[in-house]
Amino acid sequence: MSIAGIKGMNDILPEDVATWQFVETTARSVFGAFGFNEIRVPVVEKTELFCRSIGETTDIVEKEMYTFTDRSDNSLTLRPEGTAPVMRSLIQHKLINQNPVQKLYYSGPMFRYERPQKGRYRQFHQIGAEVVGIDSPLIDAQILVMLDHFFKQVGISDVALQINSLGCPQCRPGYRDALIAFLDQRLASLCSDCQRRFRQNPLRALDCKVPGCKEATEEAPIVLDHLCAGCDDHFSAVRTHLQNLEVSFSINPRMVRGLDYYTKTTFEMITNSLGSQNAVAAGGRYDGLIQKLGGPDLPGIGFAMGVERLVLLLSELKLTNAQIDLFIAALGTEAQQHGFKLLSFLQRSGVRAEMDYTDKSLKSQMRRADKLGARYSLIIGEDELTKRSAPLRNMSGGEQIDVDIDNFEGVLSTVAPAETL
RNA sequence: GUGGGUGUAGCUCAGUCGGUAGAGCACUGGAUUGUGGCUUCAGAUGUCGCGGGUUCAAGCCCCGUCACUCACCCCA
Repeated sequence: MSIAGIKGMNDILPEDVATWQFVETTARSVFGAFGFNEIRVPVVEKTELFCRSIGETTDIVEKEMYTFTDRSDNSLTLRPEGTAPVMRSLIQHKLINQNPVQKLYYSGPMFRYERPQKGRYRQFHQIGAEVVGIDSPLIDAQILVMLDHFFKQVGISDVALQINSLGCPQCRPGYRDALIAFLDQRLASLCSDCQRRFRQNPLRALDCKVPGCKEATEEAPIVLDHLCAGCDDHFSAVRTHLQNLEVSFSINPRMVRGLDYYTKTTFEMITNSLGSQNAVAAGGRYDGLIQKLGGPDLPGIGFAMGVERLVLLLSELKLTNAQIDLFIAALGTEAQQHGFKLLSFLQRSGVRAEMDYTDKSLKSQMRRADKLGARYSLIIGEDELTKRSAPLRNMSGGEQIDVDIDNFEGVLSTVAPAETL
């Protein structure tokens, strides 16, 4: 019995890697242009970090974390998200003292013990960005402009930006009470899930998919009507900036975020071509989080994108791995040895070169050259060895020229793509 | 954690009433002493997920189990 991988933890095979790299390099260049620097943090943290940041009563902390004790009896957890570790690092290294504005991005695997389904895995990858130290709505808008731009750069148009405001510690409790009072009146018409969580997380009822709940909450009070003056001004400034920059968005007052630390602006990039896991990027402001984690009282805002979901949206793109420059078809041991010398020289010179390491027929070697997408092929047999000259074939047109098989530099200069010279 | 669907060749899948395993693609070789793509001919390929049961006989029926997958829940 061979050993299989772990449920929900997928291999990313060579044929898919080009798409992943495309997403990653696009994110790097876009985030870089917006002034973000990469930070790399461990995938394991003390369990406490996530309990304090994400919230004790969230599903993530209650039942989805990969938590274990190490040999020293510390409780450790495989990170289920990236913001908390980045904030921990920022506090620990007092980065804010070096620069009062921190713009950071990260990329890497996250872990949640959930039942896998389309777009949802136990090990999944996020690329996220965070800004710490600025409470201006300009930054909220900048994050959204960057997100919008990233999707355009990567070529995904089947997404819609939704925004909302969750208020702050001044105005949210009042809204929460109003909502609970409202739901309490119609408890009977809510689904069992909503009944169960209605005291702990009443907001959930607002985006419940059960028709009965949708109906019952149609007239429910809306956060946006309960915002304090500060939050209201902030939210309208964000909207104005987005309009000025021609970023299209819609307001979804029923949008709920899964992590406790969000305040004020929250947002999601939604698609309808991914099945039920429709959020491809999401985030929001988290003004109290850093202080809660033992740092200074600094505002923050950020988001994370699900890389698997991005790749799924790009799957029809069918990017391929780089094609090779030259395939050397050698016939016979002696030719193979000479070919191998030339091959190694070219590879060391940075040219993508390949050959057949077994002694197959020329036909099959040419087939392989074609399959690898070689730009050129060089055919070395017995005649060529005695003449010290071999046909170099242009695989797209089919025309051939004879080249000196001892003049490695000469082969290199005709075969190398322009950019490597 | 709950529910549905699917497990047969490397891949996508067919397999009738239970009668000893098939196609396309891919692969290998030939047609072209030594030239890829297009065409054509030939060839190789199986723990029918696994374990048990019924039967003269099981890919097919029954029981169990595992894996994958979609959905609920939740979320990126």
